[in-house]
Order: sequence, then C-alpha cells, then structure tokens
Amino acid sequence: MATPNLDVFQVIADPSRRQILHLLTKNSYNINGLAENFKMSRPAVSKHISILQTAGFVTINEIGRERYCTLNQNGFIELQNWISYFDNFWISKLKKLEITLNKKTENL
Amino acid sequence: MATPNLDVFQVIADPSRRQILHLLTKNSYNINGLAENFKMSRPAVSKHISILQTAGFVTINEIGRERYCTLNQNGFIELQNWISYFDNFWISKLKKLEITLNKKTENL
DNA sequence: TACTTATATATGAAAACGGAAATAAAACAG
DNA sequence: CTGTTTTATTTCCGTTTTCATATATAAGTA
Repeated sequence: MATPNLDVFQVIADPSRRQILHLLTKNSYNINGLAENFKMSRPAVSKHISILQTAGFVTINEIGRERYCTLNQNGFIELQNWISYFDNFWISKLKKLEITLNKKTENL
Repeated sequence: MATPNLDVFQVIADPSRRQILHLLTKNSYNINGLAENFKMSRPAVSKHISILQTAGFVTINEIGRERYCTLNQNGFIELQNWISYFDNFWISKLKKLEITLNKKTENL
C-alpha cells in the first residue's frame, strides 16, 4: 500500500485518527467495526489504521480475513518523551523562581 | 493576518514549529533572532510564531518594534491532558491483568 | 460460486508550507 | 522634521502534501 511513514506528531494531527484511538480505548474493533462508527469509507479507515500501526499506536491481530485492532503504547510513549523535555523546562523555571524568592526573603 | 486556527495537534505536527519550541527552551528570541537559526525567511517564522501563539505555546512580549517570544505552558498542558486519557487506559489494563493473575494464584 | 472483509490504485479537492514583494511601524541620523 | 534603516506583518502565489472517494482487485468464508 506504500503507507506514508509519518512521525507520531503528524499521525495524531488528524482528527479521524484521534477518534479511532479514542474508540480503541473502549474495545477492539476490526476495520468494518471501526468504519461503522464513522462517515468515511472502509478504505479510508483501512489507510488510517495502516498509518497508526506503522507509527506504533495500534497493534493488529489477524483472524482469518479480519484484522482486529488494539492500542499499542509505543506511539504514546514517544509523544510523552517529547513533552517531558519541555516539562523539565518548566521545572527548572520554577526552581529559578524559588531561588530568587529565597534570596529576597533572606533580606527581610 | 488571518492566522489559521489550528488545534494543538496540528500545531506541533510541523517540524519547523517544534524546532522553534525547542530553541525557546534555551532563550527568549525575537523574530529575527529565530530566523537566523533557520533557512526559512522571516515572514515564514513570523507566521509560525503567530500560529504558536494562537494555540497557546508561545507568549509574546513587545518591546518597541521587537517581539520577544517565550514558551507558554498552556499548549503543552492541553497536549498532556489528551495523553493522560490514554494513560488511564494502560493503567486499568494493568489492573485487569493483576486481578487475573491473583485469581490464578488463588487456585494454586 | 457468491458473499464478505480488506487493500491497492488512480483521481480530485482542500489545506499547509514557504517565498517574494508590498506595507506598517518604530528607531535613529542628519 | 525628513529620510533611512530595522523589525515585523500582510498579501499573493505556486508547490507539495494530505485526505477521501470510487473503482478494481485479492483473499478468506459459506
């Protein structure tokens, strides 16, 4: 299918894909089952799932001709790692503020 | 400027914008200062900053004709909230596994 | 064979990204 | 105060990418 190799940020940028992930927190679905919950066609869902799988957000269990999708944590971890870098920024900012305040209270 | 009102996911989907955010963890920059760190033009940087500001990732301090950009936590919090919903999914999955294991060990 | 589930391919529409040129506004030199 | 430079934005344009559909194909199932 030549699934485009999108990074995790591009993958979750699409609202339909986020909705799919949301659905998969409730249950495991095959492509048809997912498509019933959307207005888009089955080929469209199939492509999204392919993208989600490639990026590590979804795992597929093939049972006969059906493909059951469940959430995969890997994609989320990659996102979390990116955010945690900035968390450190806020934490160190708080520390600097704390130091500044301590110095000021010393002079009281 | 009619900045497109992108959601936080679309905002961080662009690599240039993520690079800008990364740079802003090191320092506060004005538009020119940012542009010096990229191959793109100043208008391009200006547009990205506008998008980042609208989405709550960046705060702008105007000093004369210059506009100094610093990180704003709001955008990151919105992202974190989305991810935390899925964190709960993994946690409850672990709990279910724990219960299953407990039942099995009861039978030993 | 007929039906179901899913993917592949080709196509079209919409949006994003970036550049160039024009515009706006503030700082500054003479 | 006039003209110039600097900083930044706006507008317009072209390219590229993304998303979705329709159609056709492949493979499992009854």
